[in-house]
Amino acid sequence: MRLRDENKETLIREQAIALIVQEGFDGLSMQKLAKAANLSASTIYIYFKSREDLLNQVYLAVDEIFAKEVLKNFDPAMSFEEGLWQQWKNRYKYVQKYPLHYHFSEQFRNSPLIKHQDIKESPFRMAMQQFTKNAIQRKEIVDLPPEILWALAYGPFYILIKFHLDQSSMSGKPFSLSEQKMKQAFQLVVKALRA
Amino acid sequence: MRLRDENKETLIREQAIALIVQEGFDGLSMQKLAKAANLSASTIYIYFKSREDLLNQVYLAVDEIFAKEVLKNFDPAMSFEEGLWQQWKNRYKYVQKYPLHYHFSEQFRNSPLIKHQDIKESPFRMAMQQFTKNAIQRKEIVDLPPEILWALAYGPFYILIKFHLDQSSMSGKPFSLSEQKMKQAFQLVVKALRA
DNA sequence: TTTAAAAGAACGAACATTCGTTTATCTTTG
DNA sequence: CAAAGATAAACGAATGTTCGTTCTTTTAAA
Repeated sequence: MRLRDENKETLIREQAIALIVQEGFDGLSMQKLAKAANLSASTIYIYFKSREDLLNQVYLAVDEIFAKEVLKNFDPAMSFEEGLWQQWKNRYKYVQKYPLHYHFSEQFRNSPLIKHQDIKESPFRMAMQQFTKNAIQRKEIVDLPPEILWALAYGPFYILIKFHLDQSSMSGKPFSLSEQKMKQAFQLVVKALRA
Repeated sequence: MRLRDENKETLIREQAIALIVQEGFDGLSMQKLAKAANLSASTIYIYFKSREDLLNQVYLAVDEIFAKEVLKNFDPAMSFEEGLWQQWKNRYKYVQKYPLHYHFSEQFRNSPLIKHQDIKESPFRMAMQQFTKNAIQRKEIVDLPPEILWALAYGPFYILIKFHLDQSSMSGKPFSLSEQKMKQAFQLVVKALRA
């Protein structure tokens, strides 16, 4: 009996991400993917039962890595300012470390392929809920519906990330994010939310 | 000579949007589109010279409507608080009036199909630049790089829109946006940006 | 230690569809 | 009648998936 090569599954996933980021979902054909991963198209079907299954598994794997990276050096017991800053830094590092993953996620999340059902009780979500609950109880920040709090806490960050990755710019010069500029935006967010 | 039916061009565009929102870019085939618009596939090629051209024209048309809607009752000479609030309201109304357009835009913008080159000097962009410039000169708001200002001014709004459209939720109950909740978030943004 | 059966991995070829696009023909209208 | 709109039919290429077969490795009997 021949052993299943776990690396191969990862290889297929990563090549799929690369193809999708380069050419969009149209661009991901099983044959192109096979060529990119240096396999026969039929081999892919040993690891994934269909194209749709492949896409879902890719998204799941990407999301798992994200959740792990973003919880590094984070503790729900942290003060709001310290904890939120850690979140911003972790997310910034994640985007730098896995830019293809991020692009893929954004594409997938905005496509109809995503299934909105599973609001699973992930440790990640739990940690976040505890974190904001603590901050409100300690009266570090104003008491707000969680969605509004989240919008204020992360909205500006993700716009900056978009500017950064697109190299896009308001007004002439290309925009590049730095920890300093991030801090500047962060301080304003804290100012908005402070009780 | 037979006259070109302008409505047909619009019909094709709108059906394309509907198909893409439902099924993603994979789902938009010329034959499906023809069926949906009740024409022959070859007829589409009278109005658009290729699939790619069609997609670009759809995006352009969508963007034009957006720019028009979002400038309603807006004047760059307005005070920052009044003007930004008008922007939020306009964008909220736009999303409610053209939800398919919005979904399409989000998909297109996050896909590789978008061409990042044209940072054209649209009247829309000009108005926005003048608006923020005024606000800073009048010392209504803190002096910031335009990207950071933009991130603070619109980031929270778009997160709320996403929650709203996805019916998604932090914590149990589905989230639905209202002008009141929007105002609550808006006041916090103003607090952050006020000089 | 040698050998060969077992079993899953891997593959190339082929499947029926569907793809985007073109062409040749017909229809409508100025 | 002329010119442009509209179409059905057809094009080769590409799609996702399956099939029968071959390779590769493990296992255990000889």
